[in-house]
Amino acid sequence: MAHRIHALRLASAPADCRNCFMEARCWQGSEAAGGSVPVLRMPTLNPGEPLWRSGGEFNALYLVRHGAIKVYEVDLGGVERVLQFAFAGDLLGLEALALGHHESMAVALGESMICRLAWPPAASVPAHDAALSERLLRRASAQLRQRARATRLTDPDASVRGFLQELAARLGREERVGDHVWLRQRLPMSRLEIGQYLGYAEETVCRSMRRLQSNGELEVSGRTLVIKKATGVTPAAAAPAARPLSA
Amino acid sequence: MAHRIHALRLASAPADCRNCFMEARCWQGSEAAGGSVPVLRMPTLNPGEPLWRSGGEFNALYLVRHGAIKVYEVDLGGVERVLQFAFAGDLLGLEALALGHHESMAVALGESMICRLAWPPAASVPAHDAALSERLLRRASAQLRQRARATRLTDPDASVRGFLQELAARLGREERVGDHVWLRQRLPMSRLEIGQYLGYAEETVCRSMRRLQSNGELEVSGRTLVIKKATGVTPAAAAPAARPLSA
DNA sequence: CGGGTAGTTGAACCAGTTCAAATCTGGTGG
DNA sequence: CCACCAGATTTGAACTGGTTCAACTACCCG
Repeated sequence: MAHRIHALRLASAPADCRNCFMEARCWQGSEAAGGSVPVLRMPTLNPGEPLWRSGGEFNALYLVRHGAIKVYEVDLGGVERVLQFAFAGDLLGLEALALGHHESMAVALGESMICRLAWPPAASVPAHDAALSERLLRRASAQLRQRARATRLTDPDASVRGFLQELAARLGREERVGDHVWLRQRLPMSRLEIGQYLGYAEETVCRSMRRLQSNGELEVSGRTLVIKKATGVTPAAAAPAARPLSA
Repeated sequence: MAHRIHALRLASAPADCRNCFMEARCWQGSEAAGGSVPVLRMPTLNPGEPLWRSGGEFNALYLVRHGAIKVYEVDLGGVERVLQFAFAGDLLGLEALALGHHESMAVALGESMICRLAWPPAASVPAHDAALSERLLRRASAQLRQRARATRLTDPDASVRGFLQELAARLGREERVGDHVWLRQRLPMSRLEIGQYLGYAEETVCRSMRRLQSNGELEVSGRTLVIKKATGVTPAAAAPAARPLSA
């Protein structure tokens, strides 16, 4: 772990989003107006460390401050399906709220800093108001829309393009080369995991990325991705409007 | 429409779930405890009538009192995908809440009675409290979990079995024959629509139903379905625990 | 009874999977 | 710094299950 972050390794330090320099990342736009959000900073998760396990009791939602988390399920046949990739600012754990326990598992893909939002909120917490529930409801809505779109598209290329495009748009660093803008981003997940998310085999994802590369749409070497910045409507494909990777 | 229901054809009659004889169907279990839910009864929808259209402004959620609604999207290539089938008690429209407008369309599959829950709620409505938001959040959570499972399984038979099983469990009428319990239910949707929901072609759904029938798991003729009541874990298949059809 | 839609069936096709093997990568220990 | 290992990625080739296309049949409605 070359660039381990020590500063926030405090275990379960109490916090409030209003005092957090990352607040704007977690609660953007119209959501920002709300009141206090009572969270606890958790110890940094190392790659591969679980955030929760299948069967565990649901007692909190989580916000990603830094890093990347994979939420996945293993069915009876041992087949893994990735339900969500969550990055900085994303909310995690909503799907377990109604059921009361986790059916899925969540692990860190890279070193990750997480804030814990106890749920249901303790009665003593004044912030347990309509504003918080409504913010969460909006997040849930966004995730529903996203899931609706994460269905296998007609063409694996369209799926992979959409996935990488969204990832780069959310996390990537802009690079101007001539008159074009490219986005550079290290992929936090393997080809296999991308396949498990999109519903294709590892090899299909691999070949798809190669096709996109030979089209000049992007450049990949290992986990390093450089992709053309999407200009409104995705060109060269009937790919629907950019699909949010997570929320 | 042989059995048209006239009694509630009042246009936009004000209502409150606490006074509704169907309350228990819409707000079950732990959700039932909450306070008033301000809804309006809408005029009965006839088969094929839209509840909302793509591009329309989002200004309400809907609860199904009676009937069946199909929520679907049409992508740029004209391919339709069914996102949700909603039946009595189900909540509709959540995926548009965050975005503020509808990307999907919703139409009645059969004659349907709907209650409209304005959103965001008018400030004057006292019920705009944390309890309502939390109920909706729980619904959203349930829908997320459901979507996670609605992914194409390994085997179309498992998908179709799960779909029909869930449908029959939720809507079907029990029939005892000898020592077995069967569920009878008229399918509100076509084979094509089932395919669009599960991610298979119409013909595949058809053949799959035929296979299940020759296995003795069910009996279908046209839209009439009779299926063995599931006994806890679905037998004869690695099908994951019953997947909720909708919420 | 007539027309039209929904459902069914068969056959050819083909995209994506599977299996196997080569190659590459990043990280480790000497 | 270099050799080496485990896992990740890539490639090729055969296979297969689901799609597609084209009839055909059954059912529902007027």
